Amino acid sequence: MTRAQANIPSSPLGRKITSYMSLTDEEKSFLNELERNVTRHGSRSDLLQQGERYGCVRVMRKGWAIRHKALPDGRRQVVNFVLPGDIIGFYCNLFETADHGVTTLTPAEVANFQPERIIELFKLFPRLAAALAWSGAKEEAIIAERLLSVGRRTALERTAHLIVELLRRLSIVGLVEEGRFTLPVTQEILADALGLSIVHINRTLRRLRDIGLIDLAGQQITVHDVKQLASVGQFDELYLHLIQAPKQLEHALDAKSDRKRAGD
Amino acid sequence: MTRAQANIPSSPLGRKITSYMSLTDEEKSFLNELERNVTRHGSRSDLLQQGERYGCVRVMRKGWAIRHKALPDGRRQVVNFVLPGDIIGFYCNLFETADHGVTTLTPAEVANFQPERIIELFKLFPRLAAALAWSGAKEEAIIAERLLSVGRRTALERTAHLIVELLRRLSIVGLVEEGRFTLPVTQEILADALGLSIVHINRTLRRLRDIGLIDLAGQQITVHDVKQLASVGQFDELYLHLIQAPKQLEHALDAKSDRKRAGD
DNA sequence: GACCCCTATTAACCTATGTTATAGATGGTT
DNA sequence: AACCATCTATAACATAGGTTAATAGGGGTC
Repeated sequence: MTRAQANIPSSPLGRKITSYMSLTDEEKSFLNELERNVTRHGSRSDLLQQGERYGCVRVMRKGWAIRHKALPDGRRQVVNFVLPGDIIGFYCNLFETADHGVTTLTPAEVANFQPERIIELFKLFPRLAAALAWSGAKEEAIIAERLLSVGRRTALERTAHLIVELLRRLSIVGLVEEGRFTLPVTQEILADALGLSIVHINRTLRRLRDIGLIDLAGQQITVHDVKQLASVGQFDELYLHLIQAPKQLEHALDAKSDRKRAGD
Repeated sequence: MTRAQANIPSSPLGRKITSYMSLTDEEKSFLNELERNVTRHGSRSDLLQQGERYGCVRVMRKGWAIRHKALPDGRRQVVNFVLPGDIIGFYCNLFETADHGVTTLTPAEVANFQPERIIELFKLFPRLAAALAWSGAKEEAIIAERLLSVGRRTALERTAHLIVELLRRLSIVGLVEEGRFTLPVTQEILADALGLSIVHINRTLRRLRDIGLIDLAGQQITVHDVKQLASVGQFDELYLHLIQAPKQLEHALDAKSDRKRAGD
């Protein structure tokens, strides 16, 4: 069971979609071709700057990045973390200019394709389009949950929540081992993600360590008791379902899209 | 110029899309048919409860609603305001259960259709699908901007920002007259939208009144100087472009989707 | 017209978090 | 090994915004 099946596509995007929906060979090869053009970037490099024209649609193959928005005076909010396998602002590419920036946190490998391909994809592969729409909805759900965090959770709660969120998302792509994962993130970035000051994030992390919920060693973070951490962060199981792959999407697509509507 | 042209669809959704993209007759009649099933709801009624199974895809024809998320202990965050013409969580319907609730703030008229129709739409009308995708991206942009507000703007700034946002969005659907519009919202709801306490929202509104930026009379709010209010809220012009309808989407769709790709 | 519920308003007080400042780690570079 | 830039850590102090509580208005309804 550890080995990939023969037919699994090589693209991270394809692999991700395959985890909740079976793809035809045509769909797979379209996706593989989409991701053919791969670029490499150093740590802390801007893939997109706020106010810039959008270029390509990008898929993160390796590494981390952040999507962030800034105010004129420099205050900054990290909107979301881009993890391996994530699409970077899929639908945003329909916009003229970017309302946010994207910056790598680690050396990164990124697949690029032209936005026109999206429309092509919509015409040729409706099931893929729906799958990607689902993916986009998931991202919106994550952002909304972060809004709830920043608006209504205490510093301790929201920090705990974010750690659990990252743990879950990284688990799906196999980057967590025994509750331990790499967190290539400075405290400043955590602060900007959680709407806190850097000093207070430091205090809060210390408290989580003192309670014994987490261990930090360099960029390695270990979560000792996910259940308890999730409970501190009031991590919602519903929202968790969203992050993980729902089998029913496949059913919906297979059952509903391929049947000719009888009533009309 | 005040009269609608003959060919404009009667559905709010169709009218909204028409504002940035021309539709074929087939597309229009599909949209009109989508919105045939209209239901009416009282003020303060739940269209969707957090944790519930999704039912229909809904389009707001008349009235206001909020999308909100709650913590187990009752703390609540308003994620977004649903205004006339808005789709209520379009892509969310691909999920199994709702991670948020939707509640009307006024008597409302809502069009309902089955989520299967989305997939049908993806297959039959790729241009509509892309237009709706764009609409979804816009919503994500609004939520991300609110995250920036709640995370990094002061109470005064975020309140000013929200008022300008609502003003802009309502302008598009013709619900603002000389800087005045109806704000069918209690201070508790404003507080929940902005991550503030009800007392502090009250203080902040008072300050905005004292400065002379707004007038409140019952549910009528008047913005005297939008420019200045926008500047207090550090309202971003980029983000504004997103909210308003970009002509380039039409060009992208017309030019790119209808041309046979020569190279392949 | 008295009663109620809901919402707005304000004052007084409190606390979670921000700010400023300093020192110590860490890691890359010459 | 000395240097520099970043990052973490902590203390001391400041404040934006939260909490509690009390009052007042406004619109139903019996």
